[in-house]
Formats: sequence, structure tokens, C-alpha cells
Amino acid sequence: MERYEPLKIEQKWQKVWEETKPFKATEKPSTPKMMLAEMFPYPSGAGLHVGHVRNFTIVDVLTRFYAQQGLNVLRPFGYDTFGLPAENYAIKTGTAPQDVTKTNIANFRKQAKRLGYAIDWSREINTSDPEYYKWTQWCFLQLYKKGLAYQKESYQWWCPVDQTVLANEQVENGKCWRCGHEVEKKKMKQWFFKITEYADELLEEIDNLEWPEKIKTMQKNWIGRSTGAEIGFEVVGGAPHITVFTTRPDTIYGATFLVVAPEYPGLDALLTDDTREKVLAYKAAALKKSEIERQENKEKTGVFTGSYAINPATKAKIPIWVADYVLSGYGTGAIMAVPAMDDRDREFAETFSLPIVETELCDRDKFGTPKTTYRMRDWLISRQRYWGCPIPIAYDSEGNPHPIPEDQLPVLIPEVDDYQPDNSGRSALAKATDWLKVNIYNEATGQVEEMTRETDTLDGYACSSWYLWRYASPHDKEAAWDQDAIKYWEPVDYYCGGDHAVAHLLYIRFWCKFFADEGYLPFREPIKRLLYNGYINAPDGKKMSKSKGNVIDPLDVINDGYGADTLRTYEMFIGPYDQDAAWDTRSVGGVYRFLNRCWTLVFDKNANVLSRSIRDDGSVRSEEPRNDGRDEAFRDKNVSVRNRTIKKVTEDIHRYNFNTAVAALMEYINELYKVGAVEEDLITLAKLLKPFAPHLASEMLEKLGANDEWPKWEEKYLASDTVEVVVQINGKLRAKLTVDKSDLENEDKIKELALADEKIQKYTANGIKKTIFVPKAKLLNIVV
RNA sequence: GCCCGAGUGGCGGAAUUGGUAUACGCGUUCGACUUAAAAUCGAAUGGUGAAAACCAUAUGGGUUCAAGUCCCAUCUCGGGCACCA
Repeated sequence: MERYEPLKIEQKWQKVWEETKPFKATEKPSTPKMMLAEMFPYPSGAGLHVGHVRNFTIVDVLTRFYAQQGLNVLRPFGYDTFGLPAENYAIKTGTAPQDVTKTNIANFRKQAKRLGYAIDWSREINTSDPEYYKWTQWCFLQLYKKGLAYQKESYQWWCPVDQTVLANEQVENGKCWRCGHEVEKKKMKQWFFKITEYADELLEEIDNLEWPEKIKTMQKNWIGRSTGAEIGFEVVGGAPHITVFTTRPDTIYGATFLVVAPEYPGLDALLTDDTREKVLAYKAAALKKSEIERQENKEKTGVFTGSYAINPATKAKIPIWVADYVLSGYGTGAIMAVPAMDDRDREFAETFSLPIVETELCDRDKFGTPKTTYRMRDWLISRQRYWGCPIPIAYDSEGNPHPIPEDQLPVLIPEVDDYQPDNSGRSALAKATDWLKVNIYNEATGQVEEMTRETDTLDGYACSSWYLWRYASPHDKEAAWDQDAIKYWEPVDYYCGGDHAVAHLLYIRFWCKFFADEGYLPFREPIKRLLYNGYINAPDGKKMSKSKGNVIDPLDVINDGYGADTLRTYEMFIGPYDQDAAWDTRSVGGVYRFLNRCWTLVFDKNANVLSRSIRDDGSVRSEEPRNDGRDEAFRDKNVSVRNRTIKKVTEDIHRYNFNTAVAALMEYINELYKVGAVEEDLITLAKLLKPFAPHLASEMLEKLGANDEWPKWEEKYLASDTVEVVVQINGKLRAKLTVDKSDLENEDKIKELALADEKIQKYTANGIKKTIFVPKAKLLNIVV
């Protein structure tokens, strides 16, 4: 007897797909398109994990579903390859990140192919490929030309022992992750993208997106628009006046002191000989404070500057303090403190015995000018790292930046021997001394000059801020993306991921709006629908991690004999796609049994179950062949189950209820095992199964000689000839009636039948108050 | 602290518009097949109870003919933000 052998079937179909390339996409102007993508992975050395499989399979189910419905689908794939793990590995071992990346991509590709994904493999992209990052640099230059890429002095984490800049995630409890020494903030010139320029549109367009509410709320909070006013305070003694931002200009009569942030630019002018030493010491200490310390220790600290300001409302002379509870990056870096109204100001006033004055409110616009501010800051994009996209800038002898001309792109990453950043705070790119020198035309002097290249690289998020558009024409040598291809394929219809709720998904919206303004994109939002999938945790409910030893390797699940179809279907069945779920190895077996039953129904003529059906009296009618000409009644019964299943699976996929779609297929096959199947059932089953288990379904369809066109249901077949009507007494189920379909709307008839029922009569002996009939719910409620 | 979610059998979960609570799967039990085991197939499976019936969707109220679903309060868990003036 033949058996279901997933590995054999899967190998066969993967070979077929490798040769026939059924998902190679081309623009077909007369066919509706559908573009789907997952958040492209960072190809780590560990290979695919079960979270990738869930993420990719969601996209795959939708891709195949729409392809089977006749849409022209594009489902590309790519790799987000710049980043710290490859660089750290390089520092440790001296292996070039280029080589490690190449190996990891090959492994990822091989594994993704073993899962049978409907990918157009001709569109693979890789952010560290010079063919790709040439255009990342081009994007940077467009932003630079419009003044949206600019330099500014900014405080960075700095490890004084390792003499290097550290990223936020490399600072652990205020200490350097490598040497353990306390880190400090160092003022350095950094590159920024001016995302705040688009703050209003980014905020206002959120409501129009078909995205999960959770993500929309997070983005709104992140942008954090608040409206208020800026109010100028004159400083006694002639120092420049201080402008504060407040959302409550109406409380100005209660402002009894001002507070500026330690980093406040005009701080020096406020100091007196008596206070200078103390204030500067406070400032130095504040700069040393780690984020963690600032978060954990919210006790108010501060120092009096020695200066006073005049409250424009009360004309009172009020002291100016410096305190780290005022943030330099928000508003103007200075506030008016109204301790009677604001909890933080009150706490500060109480700590330092400053006056608290209860106050009447005044007109909001009386003393200030209306002003809107945002929590969102400009996007800091320079990284002092080797393994990133070089910023296409060079500096003349006076330190002025000049863009590398577009015809000299890409600025290639130079080869170096040592990947450790150098002690000037520059990336390892600074070690490529020849590479550093470049001849550029200087407009100011009108001469070609030797300049020095920028050694910072771009934040990886820059590389992923335009990759969805590259998919439209991934090998284009003339442009970042082709206008016709973009017009046809994009914006992306479905984008699926489980991370980057704010950063990546906000940055890509920002770039989209910018390039739309520049005329390069015909839309202002890059992603129509976002699916945000949950994590898959270990069987113990905890996060999977190597150190805990609770990692489930998807390739092990396949190779253990379950196969890719079981793995895919299991991960869709595990629970609602947007919720976290815990791996359950035994449930994987349940899904395997389900697929095995599908296989058996089509291929194993000898299985005794196939020859069974149930007689009207409930007994099993055995030894009957399966696909012969069954009698009419039998066929009608199957027609109704079949149509209901088609409807349920179709609608569930439309709603992303993949778990209940699989459950509906399980119900269907359970029913077929009970009553028997006609050929149309087998074909329908295979077609509906294909998005989840494409190898097995292809094998079934081949055997049945059928295509994979998505089946349609007809409403008229959904109900069988008789329907069950529920009879309630006071809302509680007491009896079930079987009535003819044609009588379902007939209230009198159903009432008559109900009242004739023995069980119901027990309750109606003392009369009936009223009845409620709900034909849609097939329900009659009798109130007694 | 603030803003979102969520709480249903032994377990993961279903219930789409207020209308048969517990679909589907796991686990468990029993049976068939087998010398036996595995695999496969079939049956049962919220609790109490002999049964009738009663009680069950975190807890306590409410609205309704009817509440897992709506309203009010409380508890618990998860996520996000966190001195943003």
C-alpha cells in the first residue's frame, strides 16, 4: 500500500517549480495585480526560525489564494544584510562581512525553497549589494539636495575605554557592553533626516490606512503632536530672553520660576560667578547619566542659575533654574513652571522650596504665539560602523560637506583588515587611507579638489526605506525604480511582519511622501494593508532562545518526516495570526494526520474508510466504491457541505482567519470520511488546501487531472432541504425541530410544531406570554 | 503613572450582526484491525447528577424575550509610552 511521503512529494514539486517558475511575475496591464511582501529578513547564520515561517507563510497563503483567483501576483523576496551581527563577527574573527553575508543568504534561500514559497526568485534583492546600495546613496542625495539630510551636533554614547561610539543597544545599564566601563555622552557632528518636515502628514494619514489599530496608535503616540504656545521671558540683566513652550499658556499667572535643560544653548549667559561652578558640575553630571538612570530615578534634581526672568503676566521677578527633568530635544528646551497646575513642577517646587501660587486662568493667546510641537525628533542616520551603506559625501579642506556626484555612485565599501572603529570615533572605513581621498569639483572655488570621504555609514533603516519599490524593477541600471513598473505594481497591497511597528513603518512612509513630492512615486502611502503577526514562543510559553535551549528549528520539523506542508499548515492553524502562540509539538502531529487523511482519500483506494457511507438509519454501509455514480440524494448532501466549505474557507482567508480556514477543511474531510466523497469533493478539497499545503495539493490535483482555479460557491446550495430550528423557553434551549427549508419563514407553522412538541408542552402548560421568532437565527423563543 | 488589548474545558483555541457556548486540533478513555506494537479507522469527552435537571465564558451588578458578545464597577495578565511641559 502506498503511503503519504511528504518529503518525496515536496522534492518533486520543488523541482517542478524551480524549472517552470510559475511565480515569475510580469506586468499585464489588463489583469488586476496583487503585490505582497513580508518584511525582508536579516539573514543570520542560524537560518530560518519558526517565526520567519509564520511570517512568510501568511504572505504565501495570500499569494497563492489570489493567484488561484486569477490575479496577477507579485511576491518578491530580499535580504536586509547590513548590520551589527555581521560586523561583530568580523571584528572577532577578521572574516569579511561580505563573505559571511553571502554564505548566510545562500542558506536562507535554500531553506525558503524547501518551504515551497510562491516567490518570484528573479527579483531577489540584497541591501549590501553595490547594485542596490548605489541607489540607497542616490536616495540620500535626493534628500540632501532638498535640505532633508543635514548635519547637526548631537550627543552620542561614547565609551572612553574602547574609544568608540556606541549604539543605544550596546549600552547595558549605563555601561559599555564590551568592556563594562561607564559610558558618557559626547557631542559629535551627526547626520539627520528631517522626518519632522512630514510630521503632520504622517500623523493625519494614519487614519486612512488599513493597518492594525495597535500600530496606528503607536505611530500617533510616537509623532506626539501637541499644540500650545511659545512665550518669551525677558531675563533681568540683559541676557538673551528665554522662549518656553507650553501647552497651557492660560496658566501663565501661576508661573513662579523657569527651568532650562542642562544642554540649553543659552545656559552660560545665565550664570554668575557665584553659581557657575556648581551649575557646570551639575550639567556634566547630567550628561553622564544613562538613559536607565534617567528612567529609574525620577527624583527631581536641579540648580539655581543665578539669573531671574520677568513673568510677562504678573511682572514678577522669577528665578531661572537648570534641571534634567526638562528635555533639551523637545520644545525649546526651556519651560515655565506652574507648580499649582503641573505635578512635575510641583514636585520640583516642593523639593527646592519655590513658591506655589494658585491662579486664575487667562486667555490662551494673551502672552504668547500659538505653536505646535512633536515628540518625534529628526532621524539620526549616521553610524560609526563599517558594515553599512557609505554616506556619499566628501569634505573639503575647510570641512564643508560636498555630495559625491551621482555618476560616481556607488561609493563602494573599501576592504580593510581590521573592522574595529578607530579612536577618533570614526568607523573602520577611516582605515582605508587610499579610499578616503577623492577628487570632487568644489562649486565655491570653481576647482576640482582632493577631498576626504565621510566615514560614517547609514542606519540600516535607510536601506529598508525604499526596498519595496526596488522590487518593481530589481535589476534596473538606470534608476532606483522604473516608473512604469512602479505604477503597475505598487503600492504594496499586503505587507506582513511582526516587528518595527514604529521605526521602519514610519520611515518608509516618510520616504514615500518625499519621493512623491519629487515626482518619483505616484502614491503617498507605500503600504495599503499591513498584517502584524504575533510571535511563536517555545512550548514552555517563553521566548525561544539559544541560551535556554528551547529553540524549535523548522528544518528539523520538516526533516523529521512531517514535511513543509505540515509545518506551514500547522503554523497557520496554531491560532489567530496576530497573536503570540506557543509551539506544541503534539499538535503538529494532528495537522500531519489531517494532511495524511487528505492524501489517503485521493490515493489509497484500498483504505476501508473510502468505501463507507452512512445509511439513513445511521448504520454503516460498507464495501461501496467511492467515486462511482452515487444516487442523487447522496450527491445533493455533499453539494451543500462542499459549498459551505468553499464559502467558509474563502471568507476566512479574506479576513485573515487562517486558523479557522484550516479548521473548516478539517471539518470537510471529517464529513467526507463519514458520508463518502464524489470526485468534485476531492478536487475542491485540493484547491482549497493548496495555499496552505501546496505540494500535497499539487500532487492531488495532478492525480485528479484538475487545475487549481479557486472554486466558487452558490448560495442556493448552502442549506440542505431540511433545517434545524431551535426552540427556547425564556431564552434557554429546550427543543430542536427539523423543518422543511421552505417552512423556515413560516412563523405560524413553526410555532404550531413547537407547541406540539412534548418537551415544550411541559413548559407551556400555564400559558404563553409572547413568542419571538428570528428566522435568520433559525430560532423561536417562547416567553412563559 | 498614562494609553491600548485580552481573560471561554485538562491544553491551544471557535462562536463573523446580541440569537443553539465550547467548532477544529491536542490530550485522555473505550472499541476495531494486529500474534503484538506502531500506524490507521470508529466512539466518547465542560462540571455535578442514577435521571430529570441544575451550574458554567475572570469577579460583582445592570440592560434585554435572549449576553462570551452591550453598559457600570472590580481583579488579573499582556503590549506600548514613560519627567514631551
